[in-house]
Amino acid sequence: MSDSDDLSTAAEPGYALDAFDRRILARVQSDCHRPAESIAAEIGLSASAVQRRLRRLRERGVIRAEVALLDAAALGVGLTLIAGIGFEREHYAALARLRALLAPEPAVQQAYSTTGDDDLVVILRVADMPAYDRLCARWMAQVPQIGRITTQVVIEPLKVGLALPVPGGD
Amino acid sequence: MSDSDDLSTAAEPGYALDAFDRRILARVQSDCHRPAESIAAEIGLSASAVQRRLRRLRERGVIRAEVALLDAAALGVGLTLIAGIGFEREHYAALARLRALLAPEPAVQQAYSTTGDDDLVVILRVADMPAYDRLCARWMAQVPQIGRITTQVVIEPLKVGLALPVPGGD
DNA sequence: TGTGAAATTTAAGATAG
DNA sequence: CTATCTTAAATTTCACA
Repeated sequence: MSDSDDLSTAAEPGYALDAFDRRILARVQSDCHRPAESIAAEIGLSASAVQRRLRRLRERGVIRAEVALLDAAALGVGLTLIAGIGFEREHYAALARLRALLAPEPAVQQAYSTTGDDDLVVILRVADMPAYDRLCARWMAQVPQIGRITTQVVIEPLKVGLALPVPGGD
Repeated sequence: MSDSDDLSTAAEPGYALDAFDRRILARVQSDCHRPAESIAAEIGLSASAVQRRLRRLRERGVIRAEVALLDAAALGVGLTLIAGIGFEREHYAALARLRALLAPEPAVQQAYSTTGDDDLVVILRVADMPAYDRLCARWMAQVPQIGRITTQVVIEPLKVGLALPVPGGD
């Protein structure tokens, strides 16, 4: 129940978004509590049309979830870290094991499997460095084939969000 | 209006969250449309008490925003990239200029100022590589002091979310 | 904090352009 | 597909004890 955001729910293709959909999406992705009528007035549609579209967008999975964004400092997880993880070629199979380990971890905000220097890039939020140390120690213990973990400490999060660019959303 | 998530709104300290607050937060951060009564029943509180707490949490900035998470593929921004940006020591002042440039960029999902190999780590979503090329070209043109941009292409987003770990939230 | 009433919002259906 | 209107249900807001 803790983590809603694996990407298992992908929107079905085949249905294109029209300009109205995009304008609705641009609005709910910055505030999903706005009444349909308020959106309707802004984009020139009736409230029921907006509700109909919202329902369909949710059903199709275009809207994946509606969530509250919390203040990290208030929750005592003020430390953000970016970890680049690399595997040696001969242990590449162990990557799958680590992936399975990372996703359920509450401290893990995001995890990306990448090309380039790292095999995995992980963004995490913890209370302090000792907490991060404990995490790394656990991972290394459970997946000893990890080649290296390169950690960057975040000085300041300049922008933190998941709002996607919506082409005709203005 | 496009980007709600710079961190300008920090929750005021001085008010501690109690166990009820944390249990409420843990729930709304995975679904902010849940009726207060449903949450209330789960944590053993009345619906209006939950509403009152939600309002206070919003006012204090503990709840920073309530937003819809959209499907990247449906919006045609299926390509995720992680860019590490570095400056030479003598051009370090130009970093502030680039920071100001990055935040308003719709393609920029997150930007972190970091210690370590990179001065800046940026996660972005674009339609395709040419789109990314254009972005980089613009940045390099507007801030020529950029030393290097090391790009990692995301093969697969394993976990994408902003749900923070909530200590007593179960 | 809880209870209960009022106001708002959502949801669903029916009709028509 | 849309707008409008109607009805019902669900939810939030606000008074008060």
